[in-house]
Amino acid sequence: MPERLTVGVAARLSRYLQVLSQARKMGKERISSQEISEYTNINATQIRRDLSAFGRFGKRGVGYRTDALLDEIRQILRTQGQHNIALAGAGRLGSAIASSPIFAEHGITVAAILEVDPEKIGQRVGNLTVSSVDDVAQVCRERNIIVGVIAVPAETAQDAADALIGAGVKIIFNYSEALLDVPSDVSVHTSNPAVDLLYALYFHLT
Amino acid sequence: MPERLTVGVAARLSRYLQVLSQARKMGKERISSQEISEYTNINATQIRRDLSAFGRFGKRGVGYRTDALLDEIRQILRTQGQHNIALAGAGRLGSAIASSPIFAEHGITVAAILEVDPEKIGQRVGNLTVSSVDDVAQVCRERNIIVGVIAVPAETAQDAADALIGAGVKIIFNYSEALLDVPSDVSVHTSNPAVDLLYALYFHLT
DNA sequence: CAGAATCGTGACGTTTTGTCACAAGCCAGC
DNA sequence: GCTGGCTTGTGACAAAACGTCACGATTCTG
Repeated sequence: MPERLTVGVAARLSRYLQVLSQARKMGKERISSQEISEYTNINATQIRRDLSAFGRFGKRGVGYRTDALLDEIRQILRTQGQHNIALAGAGRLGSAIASSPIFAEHGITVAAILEVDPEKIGQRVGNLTVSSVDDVAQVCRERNIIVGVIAVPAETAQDAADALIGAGVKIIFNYSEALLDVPSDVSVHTSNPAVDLLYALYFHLT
Repeated sequence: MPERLTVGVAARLSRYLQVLSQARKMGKERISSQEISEYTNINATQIRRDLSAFGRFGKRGVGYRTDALLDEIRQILRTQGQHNIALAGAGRLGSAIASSPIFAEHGITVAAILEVDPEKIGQRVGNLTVSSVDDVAQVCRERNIIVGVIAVPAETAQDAADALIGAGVKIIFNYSEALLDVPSDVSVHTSNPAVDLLYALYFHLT
């Protein structure tokens, strides 16, 4: 059992996690490495090797129990508990994120929504009330929140990032087009669907 | 110059594309491999090596011209032109995608929005009118659309996928939690922010 | 013109991944 | 209970990708 996962292994395990949670939702109780391979485009032997590095989770001739494997991978990634995050932006994207079941399914709860527009503060989104910057900072500290999601336009993204960082956030998921300047102890994960699309397109065209 | 990019190289080039487009937006005219490295966490030597495999784009002692490098990478990825895509789902997430400038900035246009809810058909989202399944199929064929984005709840995701595939779509970006069954000539790219978050969390906690 | 910065690139070791092969174990059907 | 078909777990090895150091060449600044 490795001491610390390499980037590649952790990335693949996340991918398994994703497929397994989808598979469980579809009612699949068992799944084989071959099936996971088809959904992830990761070599089946590699999948078995990745998993067997942490224990014997499968049954020969049968495959893996979806539920059990999900738990095992969560344990390996040490992300079993409940996680609270803060969300900046109560616009269309922000509301979509706040009301999506996708986070709850993985034990992630949006615990605070931050917005600068005074008209939006106080409104309800999902089962949360939109807060001002000050309130968010308090909630983050109280509940020890270290993950923030930025779903505001590029113009105000840096402000949102600064506010979150001021509240103690160390990991930022940036859904804006802005390039964020952050202290070195904060990591930024920017997601850009358009670029992902161009990437996929390249492989389709060649 | 390689005949065909490997997955790793193409993935890194997309990452550069993302950072460069952000940097250009921030008014940065020039950027060094070191700076790109800080934003992407990819080794600076590797970045220079990746780029120099296709030409000498930089100036020694200076760095790269943001604009020029953007164009070069677009050319390498063969994604310079205009691309039309179809979108399934006119809810919160769908509207957010349709109105986001992020696609337009990379030459991607949402050319049709598909929705099953009869109440939503005919409504305007951004500068598009929500269409029924039949109309989308026609638009896709006319404009040769091969990319579809699914932004509907998990329950109707498979239906949306079937509709898009019926209209000729070959690449699907799935923002639902459903596991999609598709013919082998269609590729599915599922995005799951929650899993990405757990992945990032692992590296923060260790 | 000196000095600092940065690219382009060779060289080399390390790590990661892909692939084949196959024994061991499990289940279904008969 | 036995046979045949799956599927896992794992060894072995080749191939590919990556990280790193080094360093000449080039460009800008002052």
